[in-house]
Amino acid sequence: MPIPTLDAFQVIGDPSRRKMLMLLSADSLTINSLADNFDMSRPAVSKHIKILQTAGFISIEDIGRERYCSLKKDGFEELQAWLEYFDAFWASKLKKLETLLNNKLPN
Amino acid sequence: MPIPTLDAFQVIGDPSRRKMLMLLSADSLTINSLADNFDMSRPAVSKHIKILQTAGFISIEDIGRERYCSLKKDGFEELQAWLEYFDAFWASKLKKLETLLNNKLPN
DNA sequence: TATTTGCGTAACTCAGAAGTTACATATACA
DNA sequence: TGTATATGTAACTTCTGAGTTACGCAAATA
Repeated sequence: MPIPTLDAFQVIGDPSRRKMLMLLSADSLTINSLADNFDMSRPAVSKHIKILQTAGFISIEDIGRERYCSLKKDGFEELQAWLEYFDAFWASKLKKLETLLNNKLPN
Repeated sequence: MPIPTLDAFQVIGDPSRRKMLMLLSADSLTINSLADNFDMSRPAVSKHIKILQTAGFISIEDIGRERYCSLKKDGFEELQAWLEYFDAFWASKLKKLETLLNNKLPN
């Protein structure tokens, strides 16, 4: 069976999960304190957190019966790499335009 | 009713749509020539294209009965802005670590 | 003009994802 | 030890969205 790795893009496609990441950018939070910021039930938040963890967006440290979530770089890097590919596209497009202009106006 | 603007993150959450963007990074393509690269039906591709266009990832130029798709920056910029926010997070985290280390080892 | 080609849309099916409630478990506290 | 707290999980419901087929229309072509 394939390792159940998650699609980073699909994972951040969910607005609730993005909001969770935003909240965690301000502070490390437990599942419950995270859930306070949402309308959904705590188990729903718990599931989202598991997804975010599996996809490498957060790490979790167990302290007693609490679980502290904090941001983790891995997940973000995958997105970054993808965007950088297209950055290169725009850059090369700009370069082609330059060349074109230079050839059209060789004065 | 709310303006049917699309969530850029949700839009690129779909692997097929990301593949379309990749294909368009190599060349401008018509709907049909795009569809050749996929297992799904042409109407399915057509829908994806409409979504990508609405979200600002591509622009479409009608030439006769054909529609040429090419990449458009707008959609990407929204993603970039989001990632940059978290870039700042990592940067500030690094800075805090530096400060911490400097205080702990003030020799 | 008749036919083919390139495409959009409507109506439908279906799977998956996100939510729920109910329950189980482990830790902290009285 | 008994209770409250923090959490995970299973089972279920519901809804969205991605796919399909069938159809219509405009442009190209014979």
